[in-house]
Amino acid sequence: MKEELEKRYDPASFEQRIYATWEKEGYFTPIADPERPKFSIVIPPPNVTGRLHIGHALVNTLQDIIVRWKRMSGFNTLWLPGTDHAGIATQMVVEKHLAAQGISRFDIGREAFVERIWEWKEQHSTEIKDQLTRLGASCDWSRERFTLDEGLSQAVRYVFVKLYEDGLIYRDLAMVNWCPQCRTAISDVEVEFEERQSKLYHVDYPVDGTDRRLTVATTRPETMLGDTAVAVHPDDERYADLIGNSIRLPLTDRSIPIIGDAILVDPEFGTGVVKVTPAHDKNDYETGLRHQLAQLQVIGEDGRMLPAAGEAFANLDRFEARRRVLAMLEEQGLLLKAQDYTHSIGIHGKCATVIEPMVSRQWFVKIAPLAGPAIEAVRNGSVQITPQSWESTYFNWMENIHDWTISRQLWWGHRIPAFHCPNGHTTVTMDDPTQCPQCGSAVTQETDVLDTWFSSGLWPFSTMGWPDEKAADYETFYPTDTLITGFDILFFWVARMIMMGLRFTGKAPFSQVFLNGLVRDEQGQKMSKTKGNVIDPLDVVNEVGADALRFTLAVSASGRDIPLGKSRIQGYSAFVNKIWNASRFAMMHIDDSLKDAPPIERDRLRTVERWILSRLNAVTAEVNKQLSLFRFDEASNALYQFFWHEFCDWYIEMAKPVLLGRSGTDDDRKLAHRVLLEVLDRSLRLLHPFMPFVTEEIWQKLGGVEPSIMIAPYPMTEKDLEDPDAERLMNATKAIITAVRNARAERGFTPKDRFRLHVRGASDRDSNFFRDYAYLLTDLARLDEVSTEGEPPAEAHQDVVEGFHIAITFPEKVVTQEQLDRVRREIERGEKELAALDAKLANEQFLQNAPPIVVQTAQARQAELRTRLGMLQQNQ
RNA sequence: AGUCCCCUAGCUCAGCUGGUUAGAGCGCUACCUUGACACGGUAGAGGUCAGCGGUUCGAGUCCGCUGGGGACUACCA
Repeated sequence: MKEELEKRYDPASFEQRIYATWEKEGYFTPIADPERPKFSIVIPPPNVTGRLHIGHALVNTLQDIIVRWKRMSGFNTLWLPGTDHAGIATQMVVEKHLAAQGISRFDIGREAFVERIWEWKEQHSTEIKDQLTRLGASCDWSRERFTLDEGLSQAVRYVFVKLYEDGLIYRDLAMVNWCPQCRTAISDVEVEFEERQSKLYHVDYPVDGTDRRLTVATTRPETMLGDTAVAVHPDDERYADLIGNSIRLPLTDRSIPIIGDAILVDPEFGTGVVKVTPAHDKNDYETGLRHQLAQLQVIGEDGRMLPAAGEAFANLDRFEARRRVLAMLEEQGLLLKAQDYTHSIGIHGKCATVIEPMVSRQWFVKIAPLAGPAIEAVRNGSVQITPQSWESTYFNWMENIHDWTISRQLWWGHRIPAFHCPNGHTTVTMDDPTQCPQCGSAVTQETDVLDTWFSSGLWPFSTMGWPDEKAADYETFYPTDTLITGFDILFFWVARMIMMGLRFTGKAPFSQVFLNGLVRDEQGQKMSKTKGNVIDPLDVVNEVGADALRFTLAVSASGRDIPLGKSRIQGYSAFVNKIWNASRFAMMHIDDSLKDAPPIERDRLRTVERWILSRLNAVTAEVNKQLSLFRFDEASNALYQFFWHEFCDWYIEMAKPVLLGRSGTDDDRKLAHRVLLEVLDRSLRLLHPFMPFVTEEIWQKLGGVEPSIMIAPYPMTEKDLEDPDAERLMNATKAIITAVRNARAERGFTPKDRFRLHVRGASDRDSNFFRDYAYLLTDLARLDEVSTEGEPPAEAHQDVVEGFHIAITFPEKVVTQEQLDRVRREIERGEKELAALDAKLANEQFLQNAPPIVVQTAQARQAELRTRLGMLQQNQ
């Protein structure tokens, strides 16, 4: 039956208890029901590197909102959780951890090191689950996956073998992005570009057999030790005659050719002479191929100079070598100048080390055959990206995509299933070969592992039992419906999933993608530890509860970046508090539980009740619509406005006289109780996806048929509840009350002072409304009498609002200068508006072209304004 | 360099396919401890919608240009 709520809203007292109940009851697990349509979504697997940050809180809150909404809306709903092994990132974290104990991974060896990472992983995936739990994420934990799980690893191997057999995976010697810190190759998307202040050095190279010199311009003088040519533009008059000659490379004993190359050289830039280092620069590498130049590697995998760089430089760090080279050039008078130069350089996003382009034997995915269908899928709408503006970014990238470097020289990850024999044969099969199938000799497995994103690219189907196409989850839940993730992994992850999904399952892995923005601080700054403006989601949950955090994130999420500050969170935690208190009030008057409540008899309802139900119906429509558009901000804001400013501020206040027995009959009271219960019930259900805990805590006390609000049906619109006439009358009521309060405050009266009000509507019916519902006005506008008959007293303050003439009789005419000024300003504003309206309505073009409703509105406004201005002047 | 986004109240933002008196939250001012809530209530101040030009009967909304800010991609000897 009826239960009381605690006086104080204290989220900590119930949130964790409620989550445990949900999980225990199995509400997160989809119920196999062929009658229900399915809805599925996979979590963007967080890295097992550490704690979740506010961005995770955002993306998972948004997913949970959609998931809870769909589940309540009758879908057989799966939200599949899990974590990503995050190759480099995790390996780095654990290495750092070990380094603190003075251990390097090489000390303990690959096997022991990987074992350490597994320990780390166990610990952190538990922590991640705990954090998601605190947020209220309704993930089906019975299906939790990890990218290195047995099943997922099988999928990875299957895909690798298949792509290899299809000729889409190949191994080759090529220019790659090398990170000397992590000592591994990385893919193009992992390289971030940073603008840096640098120098453009002009260095003289003496031409052999003459006393001429060519001046090259370079930002990386240390790579000159690996130069194997100097290039000029073939049409450049200054140097064309030198093509074919050779040059003495300073600091070395080598002579290198002068070549003409129109692709590499822009005669306008620098000196028009380019040094060519095919082993350490992407463009030089290609130039080298065009001219069959030697590739002389002078920088090693650790970023130190190799013996080939010469005795003076061997073993120096590349930046140290740069200083040494410059000093020696200076000594020899070959360094002409060093001009300031700002350019962007490639940085490894994970460790901030400057990338060293290097020629290396690596594994690649031939991407064009995969990209084509993925472009088409977005173009033809089988995958929709929201906000839509990201589509052009997607196309732009996909159309210019390069082959994907997938091998990593790491220990943590899926080891590449390729086996080599001493005779140079490579075997790639589903099962490990015991000997080389071609020559019978012993084989050893490739030591490299795969790029983390190779396995995450399969996530929507590898988590569901694929490649077994008969796996129950795969059959039921694949393809998934919605993907919610940050825009920062559009290329890393989203694009790869689309490519892999289409290639291997023949279907796009999801039909809708919502890309959320970055969470920033309230000044719009990126959150970072160094700036100290980081908000830890768990701190917020501990302080104000998960519901307030979730609602704040939702109401801020329009698809753009989100400025999140303490004050904003505080503001919305006030809303949760408001819900709590309004519910407490309602529950003091509700006498039936939801289960026992009789159906509402529509035709016995008073206008006020019909009005609030009509508004509730409108907000129900709005929330459902906005959620389907991923407008979390609009959906949550509509609920906020309705619950606080319509339900609490107006409906509850209007119901009080009846509820408290000051007005109306017992029947009226019973109906008000019933409607209060109805509105509260539906509001809580509408709010549940946004604030699951507080709505559950309150709803439990309302005694519903279902054991939990999270499996109760989500409200849908009902045509019967629409009532435009009730809305019109209540709008007028609200406007009249506001007008009276306004006049009261203007004249400096306090709420204790009471006046007489005369109201007259445009029709008898309207006037009679206030004869029947005078108590609404007397209570809320604090009046002692409301009359609807006869004429208003001449000395009364008169106004016209929403088509009703009102006249307030104040006990005495206290008029301040301030008030006079205000009225004068109001009249001036009105006159201006009226003049504009008059002009508009006198315009034949307007009358002809504007839709009739616009003209009518303008005419009505004109009429009301005229009357009103007259009254305001008379009030003076 | 290319693509995209943004510039609306002191701050952070909403304003959908052009049409009422341009809205919200926070902040600010005044009043109110009214039997759910001071994390409350009531009233109020505050905007030449970045600037210029165009289309239109009508532009915060569409188009162009300028200025300012941001994101991404590519290149940069």
